[in-house]
Amino acid sequence: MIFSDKIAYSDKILFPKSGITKGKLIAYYEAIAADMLPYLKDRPLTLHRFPDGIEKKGFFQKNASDYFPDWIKTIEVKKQGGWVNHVICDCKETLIYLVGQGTISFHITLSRTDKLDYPDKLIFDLDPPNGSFCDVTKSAQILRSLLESELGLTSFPMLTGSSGIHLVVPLDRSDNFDSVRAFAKNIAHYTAKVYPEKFTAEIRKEKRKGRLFVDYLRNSYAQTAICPFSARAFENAPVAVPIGWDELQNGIKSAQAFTIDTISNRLKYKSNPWEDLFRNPYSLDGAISKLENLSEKKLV
DNA sequence: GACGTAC
DNA sequence: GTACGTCAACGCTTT
DNA sequence: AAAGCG
Ligand SMILES: [Mn+2]
Ligand SMILES: [Mn+2]
Repeated sequence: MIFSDKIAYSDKILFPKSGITKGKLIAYYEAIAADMLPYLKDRPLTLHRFPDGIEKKGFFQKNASDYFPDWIKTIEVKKQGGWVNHVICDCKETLIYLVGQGTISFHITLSRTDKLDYPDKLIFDLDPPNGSFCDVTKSAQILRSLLESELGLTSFPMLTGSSGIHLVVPLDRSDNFDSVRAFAKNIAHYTAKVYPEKFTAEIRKEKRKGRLFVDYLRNSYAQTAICPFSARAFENAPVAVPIGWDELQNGIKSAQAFTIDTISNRLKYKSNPWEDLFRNPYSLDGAISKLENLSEKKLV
């Protein structure tokens, strides 16, 4: 079934240097929809639109436009001093319609619509200072090991398609955003304390001094992270890809290792590395006290 | 990208 | 009819 | 209160 029959400007080039048109992007999302929709379907959506291509200024969009067709599902989400009417993308038709709007990237909340104050994911967003992906992989392994061995938390990595990596820890939705963020913040500062030349938790760029920023702030109400399999607004249209730890240690050399052209081949021979993501979701109770003990030991 | 308004 | 301007996020931290 | 940041 083709849903792209009413799309305006399918031949418009959105990625000038790689020559990718809106039609090509639609073909990608048509093909990836079945893999992507499970991550999109029950979360408020934020669009990153580039109707005039990636070389022109794009914009984020949270509110559904007035003119969006009425078959597109939306949800009212409370914000400071008001409400935001987010799209819920729960089917291929909606996904393709939004690409038709010039959407290149899809960003999702860390909580689901039925319990918005309680995230089902904790995300460590590792933002490298200047490319150097090798540093990111090593740092990701260090953080993984801290979470796994010291705190008993299994994490799942994703190439963001931009420059960094996300480490995702599944949660059982017993901790609210403020608790989860406080925990993530403590870990970020702990890594910066133990590896002062490698990690930083500094929000201000000028204070990072070439170190990897452990961004714990994604873990906040109504804040977002790139959706698995979303394309990104960079030449060649790289995509966000869940990966296995073995792959990260071995072959992968870039956060943009896969594009809308190469991802399909990978999916053919690689089973889902995130198969067990929600098999064992955590409450953070145990990990919080373990981290307190760990931090005390380090302080003495 | 869609829409309203000016010419 | 065409051209052009306008609009399309938000929460947390730091200063 | 405003700027920086993602
Ligand atoms: Mn990032
Ligand atoms: Mn335009």
